[in-house]
Amino acid sequence: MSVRLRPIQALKLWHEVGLTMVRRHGVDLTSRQMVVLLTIYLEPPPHTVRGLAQKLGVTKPVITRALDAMGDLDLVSRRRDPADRRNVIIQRTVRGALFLEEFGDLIVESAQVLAP
Amino acid sequence: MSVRLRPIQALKLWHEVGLTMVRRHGVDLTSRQMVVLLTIYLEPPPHTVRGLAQKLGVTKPVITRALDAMGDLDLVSRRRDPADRRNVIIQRTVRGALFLEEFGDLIVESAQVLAP
DNA sequence: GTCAATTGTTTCATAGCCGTATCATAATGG
DNA sequence: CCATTATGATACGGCTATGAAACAATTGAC
Repeated sequence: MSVRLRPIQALKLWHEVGLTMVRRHGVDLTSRQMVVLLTIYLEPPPHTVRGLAQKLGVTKPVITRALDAMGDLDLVSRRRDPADRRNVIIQRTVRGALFLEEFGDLIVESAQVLAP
Repeated sequence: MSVRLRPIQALKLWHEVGLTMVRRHGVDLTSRQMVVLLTIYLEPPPHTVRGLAQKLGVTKPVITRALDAMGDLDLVSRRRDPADRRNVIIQRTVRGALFLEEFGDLIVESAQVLAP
């Protein structure tokens, strides 16, 4: 099942969701941070700094700092890889899963309200 | 016609669109800037600094600076209102319209690729 | 054991955004 | 007129993000 969506509806959807997030004054992530978070939760593990940097086409410090910021918010966590201690394994958290669950619901609700 | 969309698809859609925008290394707007831009293009004019600030629930300087940034990118323009010269009327630009048109198309394309 | 390669982090200098408070300009009302 | 109100812009101090470069820790090859 593909999702039917026309450009104008798509823009209205982005508008509505963005408006809700801005007004909510809660967690405010950069677009890059958001992509990192979604990658961690939507794609199969393991996730490393290097892998995420390559996938997004950004430098490693960008990933490190995004993980710092989201770690402070308890949206992700980090562990050294026991097998190769140079690697850092990025893991999901309960709070991160909850945040994205609510975010997905917000999008769905916004989509349902879209004018015909 | 309402848009059918389930939470997991919604998150995948956000992921895909965000990934494309980050990789593109082009125009990189804040979430607030994006909401301002979409408001200007989707809602009926006239748009003022004060009106946008109220709608988004942010302070006026946030709007002024967002308009500065987007004005530098030629995504919006400003004119004094001849009737009441305290007001500033925010206007659309060709480049802004083109940018959002492409963005809408990107969302639609991403939606079509979503796995069932 | 030693040296090179790999990984993630930190440092550095720069740039941008934020909210509060203040400012300059313009309209309005007595 | 002159005081008051309204609008948008600016100054300020603080915080955060950025890329490039240097860094420490670890692994692997010889």
